[in-house]
Amino acid sequence: MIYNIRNGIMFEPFTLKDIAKALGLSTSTVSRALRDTHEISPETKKLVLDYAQKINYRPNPIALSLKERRSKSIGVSLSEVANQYFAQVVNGIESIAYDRGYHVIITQTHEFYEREKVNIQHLASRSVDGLLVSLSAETTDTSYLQNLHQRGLPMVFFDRVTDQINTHQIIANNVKGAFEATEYLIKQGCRRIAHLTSSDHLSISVERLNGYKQALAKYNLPFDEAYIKYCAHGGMFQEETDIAIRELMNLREKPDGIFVASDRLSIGALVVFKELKIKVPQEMVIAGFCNSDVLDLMCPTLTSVRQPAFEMGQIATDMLLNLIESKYPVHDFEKKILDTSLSIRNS
Amino acid sequence: MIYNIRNGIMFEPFTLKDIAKALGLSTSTVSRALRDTHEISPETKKLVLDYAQKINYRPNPIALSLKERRSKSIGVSLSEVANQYFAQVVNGIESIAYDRGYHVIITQTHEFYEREKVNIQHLASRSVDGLLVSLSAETTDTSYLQNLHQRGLPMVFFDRVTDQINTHQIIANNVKGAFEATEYLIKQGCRRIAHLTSSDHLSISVERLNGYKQALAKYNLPFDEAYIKYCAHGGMFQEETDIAIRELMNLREKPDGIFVASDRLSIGALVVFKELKIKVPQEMVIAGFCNSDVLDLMCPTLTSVRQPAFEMGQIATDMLLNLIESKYPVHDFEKKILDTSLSIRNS
DNA sequence: AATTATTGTGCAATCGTTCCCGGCACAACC
DNA sequence: GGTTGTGCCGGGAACGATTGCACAATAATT
Repeated sequence: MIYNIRNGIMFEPFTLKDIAKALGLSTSTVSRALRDTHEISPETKKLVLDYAQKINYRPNPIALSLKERRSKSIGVSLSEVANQYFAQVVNGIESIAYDRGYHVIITQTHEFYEREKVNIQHLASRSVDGLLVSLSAETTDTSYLQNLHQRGLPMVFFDRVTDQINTHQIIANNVKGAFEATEYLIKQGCRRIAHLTSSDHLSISVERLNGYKQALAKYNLPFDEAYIKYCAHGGMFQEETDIAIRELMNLREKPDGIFVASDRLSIGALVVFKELKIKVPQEMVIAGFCNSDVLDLMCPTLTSVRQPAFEMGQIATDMLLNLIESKYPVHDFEKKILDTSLSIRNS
Repeated sequence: MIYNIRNGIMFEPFTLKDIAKALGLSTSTVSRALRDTHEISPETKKLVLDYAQKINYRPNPIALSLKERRSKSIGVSLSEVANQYFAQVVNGIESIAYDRGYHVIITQTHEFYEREKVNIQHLASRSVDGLLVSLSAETTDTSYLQNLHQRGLPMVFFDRVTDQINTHQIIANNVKGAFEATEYLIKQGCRRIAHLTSSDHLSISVERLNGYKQALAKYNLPFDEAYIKYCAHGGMFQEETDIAIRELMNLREKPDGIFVASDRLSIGALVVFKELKIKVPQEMVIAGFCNSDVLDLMCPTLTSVRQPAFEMGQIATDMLLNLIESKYPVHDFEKKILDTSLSIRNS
C-alpha cells in the first residue's frame, strides 16, 4: 500500500492531481480515464485505473457536491431511534437510499420543537438534497418548513404529517388500525375503554382518536372525554404516562380496557400497570400501536397494532428521491396509506 | 422574507457573489465585512451586514468544507440502532457533538464486514473529520481501518475494539461484568453454567468469556468447552440463537444456568426459552449483558449487566473531537474502562 | 502532397469561500 | 518633496472534480 505523504499529520486523501503528477498526465485526462470516456486510449485508461486502484483513490464528494450543486445525501428528522418503529423505518430508508447512491443523515428531536427546528435548518444549510420528516410531538408551527419547501427543498412526510405543506405523505392507516384495536377490546368484553395518546395536534393522534370513536359508535358505546388522556411529549418522560394512567385508575368508573396510540406510550403503560399490580387482562385489557419485536416476552400482555415500518421508510425514500431527481417541478402529490396488522396477545 | 429567484425551480441559496453584485463591491470585501475584519470601514461593514441579514445569507458549508478541508462532522459505525445499547450510545454521542458544532452521521453494519467496510470508506473519503467505531461481529480484517488511521484519520473505538490500531478505546469493564453475572448464577445454585456469546474474535467476546472463566475458577467449577456457544453474527438472525440454545438443551448434562454476552443474544435467548417452555428460573437461570429498559416487563426474567452506554458515547466523542482539534499529532492513547452494574431479576 | 477526419490530450472555467498580494489614496515623517 | 505608513478595497489563486473547447499528432481521404 502506498501512503500519501504530502503532509505527515493531517488526513489527506489522494486527489486527481496526485495521480496526474505521478503519471505525467493532466488532471482532465485522469478524470476522463476514470469515468471511462471513449476519447481516452485504452493504454492510458489502464495505466490510470491501475494506479488509482493501487492507491485506493476516491473522488472527493465535497468537491463534487460543490460542482454538482447537490450533496447526494438526504436528511431524516424523527423523534428517536431508540423507538423500534423508527429504527425499522430507518432501515427501510437506508435500504433504498444506499442503492440509489445517497447518504442518510439521521437527526433526533426527542419530541422537542426547538431541537427539530435547529436540526432541520442545519440539514438544509448543509445542503441535503431533500428531507424525510416525521414531526415532533411538540411541533405546531411548521412555518420554517414551509419556508424551505417554498424555496424548493424537496421533502416527504411520514408517520406524523402536516397538511400545511403540499407534498407527498406516507402514513399507516391509523383510523383503521385504531378502529380494529378498539373493536378488539370491545369484543373482549370491555365497556369502558380509555384512550392514551400523544399530543393532541399530531396527525397520528387525531386519526387514531377517530378510529377509536368510530369503533365506540359502531357498538353503541358512549364517548367520554374523561377517558381520553394526552401526553404532550408522547411519553418521552415516563412521568407523563404515569400520571395519565393513575388519573384514569382514580376515576369513579375505572376503565376496563385501554387503547394506546404509540410505541413509547404502549411500553410506558405496561410499566405503570405492572407497578400498580393491575391484573391484565382480568381487570384491564390493553391494546396499542407498537412495533417492538419483543412483545411476546412481555407481561402484562399487549395486543398490538403493527405498522409496516420498513416499507414506509422505503416508500418515503423512493418518493423523495423521485422528487429530487425529477427534471420538472412536481405539483401532483400523493398521500399513501398502508395497512396495519393486529397481533392479538391474550394471556 | 426575500426569496432567491435566480432560478425558479431549484433550491438556490444566496452567495457572496450575489451580495457583492447587489452592493457593487467585490466578493473579498463582502467576505471580510461578514467576518468582521479590521480592514473594512464601519460604513461598508454595516452596509454588507444589513443586506446579508435582509436576504438571510448563510455561508455555503460545502464550499467551506472544500476550502477548510474539513466537514465539521463525524462518522459513526455500529451494528444497529434498533439495539438499545447502541441507541443510548448514539444519544451520548450527539449530546457532545452538537454542543461542539459537529454533525453526526450514523451508519449501520448489521454485523456484516462488507457493509462496514463500504460505509466507513464512504465516510472517510472526505466527508467526515473523524470516526467512532464499534466493529461488526464479522470483522477480523481491520487493514482498511489501519490504512485510514496511518494516513491520519482520527478514530476512536468503543465497545468492540481492536488492539491492531493504536488509538483511544472506551469500553465497559467486560471482564468484571461477566464475572459478576456468572458469580450471581453460581450463588443462585447453578453448577452447569453455559455461555452464549457473539463471534469469537470480537474483543467483547474474549473479555466476557474471561470473566466467565474467572468466576468458574473462583468457585472451583470445571470449565467445559461444550457449554460455550458462539453466534457468528451476534444473533442477528434468530436462527443462530435458536440452534445454539437447542444444542445446549440437548446435551446429556443440560446446563442449569446461562450467561449471555450481548443485548441481542439476551433477548433472543429469552425468546427461545419461552418457546421451549423451559421454566425460568427453576430449570434455568439467565443472566446477560442487556441495556434494554423494558427488562422489568419480560418473562422469562433476565438478570442483566448494564453498560453505561450514554456515558460511553459521550466520552468517546469527547476523545475523538480532542483528537480532531489537536494541533499536534497525538501519540499518547488512552484505554478507558467504565464499570457495569448488575440488575438482579428473580421471579 | 495537401486537405480533412479522427484520436488523444491539455487548458481553463466553474462551483462558493477565504486569504495573500498588491494598489490607490491620503497623512505623517525626516 | 520623497519616503514610509496606514486604511480600505479589488484581483486572483486556491480547495478538487468535471467538461467544453482548442490543439496536437496521426490516419484517411482527395
